[in-house]
Amino acid sequence: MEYNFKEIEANWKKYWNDQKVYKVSNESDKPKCYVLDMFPYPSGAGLHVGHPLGYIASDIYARYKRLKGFNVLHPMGFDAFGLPAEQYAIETGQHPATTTEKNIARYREQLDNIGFCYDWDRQVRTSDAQYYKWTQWIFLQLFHSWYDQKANKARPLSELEAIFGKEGNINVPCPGDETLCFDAAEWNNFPEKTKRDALMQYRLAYQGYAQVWWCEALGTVLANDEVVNGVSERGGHPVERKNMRQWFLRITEYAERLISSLDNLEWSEAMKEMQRNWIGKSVGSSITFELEYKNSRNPTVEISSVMVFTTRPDTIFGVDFLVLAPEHDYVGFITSDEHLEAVENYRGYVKSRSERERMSEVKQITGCFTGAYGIHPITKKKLPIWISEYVLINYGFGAIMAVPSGDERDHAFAKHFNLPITNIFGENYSGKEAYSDKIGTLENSDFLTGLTIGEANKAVIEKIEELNIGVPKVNYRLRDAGFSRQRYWGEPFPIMYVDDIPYGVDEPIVHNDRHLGQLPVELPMVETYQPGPEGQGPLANIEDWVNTEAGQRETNTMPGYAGSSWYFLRYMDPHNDTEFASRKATDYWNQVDLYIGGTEHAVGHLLYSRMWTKALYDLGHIGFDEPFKKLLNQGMIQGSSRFVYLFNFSISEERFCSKSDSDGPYDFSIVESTPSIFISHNFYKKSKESSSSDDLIKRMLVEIPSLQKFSFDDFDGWDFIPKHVDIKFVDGLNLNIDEFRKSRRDYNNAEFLQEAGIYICGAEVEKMSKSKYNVVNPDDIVAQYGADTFRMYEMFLGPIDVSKPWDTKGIEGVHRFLKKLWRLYADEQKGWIVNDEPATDEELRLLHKTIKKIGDDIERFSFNTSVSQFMICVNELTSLGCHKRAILEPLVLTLCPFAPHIAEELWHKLGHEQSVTGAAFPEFDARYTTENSKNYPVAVNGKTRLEMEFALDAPKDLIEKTVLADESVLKYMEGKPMKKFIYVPGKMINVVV
RNA sequence: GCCCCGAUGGCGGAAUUGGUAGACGCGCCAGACUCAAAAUCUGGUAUUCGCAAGGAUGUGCAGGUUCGAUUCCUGUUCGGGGCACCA
Repeated sequence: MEYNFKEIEANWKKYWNDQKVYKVSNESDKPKCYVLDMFPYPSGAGLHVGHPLGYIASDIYARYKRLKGFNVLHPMGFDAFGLPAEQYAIETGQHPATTTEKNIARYREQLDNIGFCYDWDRQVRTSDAQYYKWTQWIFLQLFHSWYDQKANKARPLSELEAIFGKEGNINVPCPGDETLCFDAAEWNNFPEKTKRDALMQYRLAYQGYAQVWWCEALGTVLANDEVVNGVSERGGHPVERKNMRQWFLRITEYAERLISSLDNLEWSEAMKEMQRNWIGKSVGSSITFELEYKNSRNPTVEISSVMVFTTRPDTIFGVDFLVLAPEHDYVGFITSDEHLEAVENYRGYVKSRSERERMSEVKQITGCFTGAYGIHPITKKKLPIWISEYVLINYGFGAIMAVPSGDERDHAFAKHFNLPITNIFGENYSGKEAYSDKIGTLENSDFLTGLTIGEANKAVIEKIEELNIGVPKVNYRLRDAGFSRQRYWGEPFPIMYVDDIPYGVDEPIVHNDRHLGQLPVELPMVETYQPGPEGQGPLANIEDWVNTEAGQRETNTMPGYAGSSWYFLRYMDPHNDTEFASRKATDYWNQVDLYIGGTEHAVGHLLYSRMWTKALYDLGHIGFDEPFKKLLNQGMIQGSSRFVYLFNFSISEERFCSKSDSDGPYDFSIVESTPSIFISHNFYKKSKESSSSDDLIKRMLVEIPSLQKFSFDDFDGWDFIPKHVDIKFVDGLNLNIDEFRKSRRDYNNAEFLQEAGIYICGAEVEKMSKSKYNVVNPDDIVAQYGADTFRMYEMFLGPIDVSKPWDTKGIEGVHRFLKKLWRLYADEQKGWIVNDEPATDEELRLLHKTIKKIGDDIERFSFNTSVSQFMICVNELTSLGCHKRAILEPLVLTLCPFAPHIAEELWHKLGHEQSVTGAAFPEFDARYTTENSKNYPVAVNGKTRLEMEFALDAPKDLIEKTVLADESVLKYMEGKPMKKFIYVPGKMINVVV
């Protein structure tokens, strides 16, 4: 009776499937546990062994929790909308729905192969109309909402309209346009269009304008990373900035909540830190500077002051000039006549520069004086106003007060343009570089002189408020999220334009006797995926779809993160066609207890789904405002690449041409027909190490038959080129020369300089990718060793959250372990050998220690050490010759989360009718996990010298007496008197002399 | 430049609270079985001195705290990740 994993795994997979063992109910008395994987985008390449790492970890956790008596939701689905499918469609003409379907089928097959306990009945796909119906619905909730800063939550827009009707927007500052101001009477008299425009400035999903990269030659809009060095990545065509109407999510309204509620999440510090950095909170204050300017333009417009944001209000007396962003609205008004031309030129220059250029040329200092002045609010000093690209229009107010003695960039700017520098830091400021540390006292600073920077900050903020020239202000780096894509393969917006006003299709508007529509707004079929006119998406080409009786449809589609921002909610109630999920279901399953995925989603997906969750919570649709309570990041599994070293040479011109040579000149065809020659890794290493080994290599190369036509003296030069070799031709480091020769025509006759009859390849750890020929497909591993071995080996590689290289060789060890485990239950000749003899104390100790450790390890996600413990346990049971049911039955249950197939097989062989997946995880008995004596390490002066056995409850003085009486201890004490006797119960003993 | 994380044998890694560093596995070496190979099994395997017993050194590097440091502190080097004119 051998361990036939193929048969075992096929049988139980079918059984689990037929019996619907993994079906999860929303009705249960058990406590719930929600274990989620980041769902994959089904790419054409399929899964490699790196992908399932997190899935295996979550599967183990889910299975363990189920055995521990929880009702566990552990679903899987597909993030099925996205650019690669569309790109593929453009290239091949196949509809993305078709290729996506195909890819999903392949993913499903690969996932099933590994034996996950997903409830596939709950599968979601973001591209299903029944799914994106609710993505659209949530979008409309955001569209119909605004953020009440006083209540600190989202509220329905209808409530805002009621406020406007009563008191205008006096008490509700407009997040989209701070200058927007109207009273109740004005509001009530506004025409529909004006009202809708005003409301748009408040909506959580709103329309605005944004610059996109427009490529005339490709006729399309490009993403930032598709533009390289100012030209399109594909084709190298010129690109330009184009202002387009786009949808946005007002995520900035949630900045404070997104940053503060991070504290309560069990995420890695690194991940939280990334989100904090992204949100970029900085605390400071706004300060207003009166303006003094003169010019002959715009006599009707009166601008009297400009507002700046600073995190260092304490440096107010060090201000030497003001700088506005070149795009700042005021620039056109305040610039004096004589500086107008220079300013316009400078603004033109800035406009021409791409963001990439501005970023890569940070050190270059540019700017232009406007001829206008700001008045220092306290000293009343006149401060010149400059414009410069180092001030960003999107941050703060797009204007700063420059303190060259305290800020590096201001300092560099002042030096470059020869502006005076006021020193407010005394000796701390060297004159050479700015003093930006926040320790020390201020000087030359009026009423702040002598105060520390901390004290000054408080004092100056009070003063600023008293003088009414500024208020404390918090700024965030976070910007509103662009939510439009000019693409086909995404969710259509549930938006209809009537007289160019966008309405949600759920609004009770009737136009031409027709309602605007209903959800879902289905993605129409298209013939071609080419972009529409004017940078619009492909949908703009379908005229009958866009132009309806009721109005014009929006032709943008939603970005990839739309569907993934809420999918964890849909799993809770996936077939509901009246709600995105019932309140009962979301209340029951609540937050995701464990979420596993890669770090690459740190700021995209994870930030957006947090915002959506908070919005849905605010609007009363769900009962929690954070989606993922605990987050675990899986590390990457890197590929282990193999290299061969190709001999490369060139023949000198003379040899080709010389006719006088006795052998005659080389015929070019001889060179051409010379087969590829590869040298083994150690020769390559030697050739790299020193040129003195060249002779040695030469001597060996001349042995190669096809090189005997040449003389080394004829070579202009020669070297070796490392080339990736497909790992399927390599066993460990040994190249399978026959297979390698067959792989490519020009290698058919290749010759090899081998070491002791073997060609050794070079090795390097790199990212796993097709182009590096180092991809390992889980299907191959499962076919060779079985899913259980594969699952345990992935876990055995190391901690789940760190990156580590894949090494197919190592899997043998885990496979051997499972075979060894099997032999505890069944013998090749004798068959089933489990007996009912009572277990010994030693065996019970081992079992209970194992049960305890496995449980503890799973709870702290240390799966690699669990696998070690199983190995230790099986090794010891084997040497004890233990085949006892009392030990082996609980062991099966313990193993079940890791290796479910073999566990199920053994469980049934042990006589059970029901699936092991529904059994109970064994409880460990503390009687067997606590020892009553300990083999203490005994150290002299901290150096461990020997071991002595004592009972755990032995009194200290007895131990001291025994230790000091020991001959070898005395020897190590070298006759010196004892200074101190250290005894840590259960740990160690140390004698200090 | 700033922020975060890491560094332990030939390799992946273990040491959970400051208490016997190197568990477990791979690889390698030797042996058993075999005509042979594979598979399997047994033993060895941090470095170094030594025939051995035994000794010395050792967790990137330099210090510190402590009876005792892979673990805590300071500095530093290297590697990985994130952000980057953010006022």
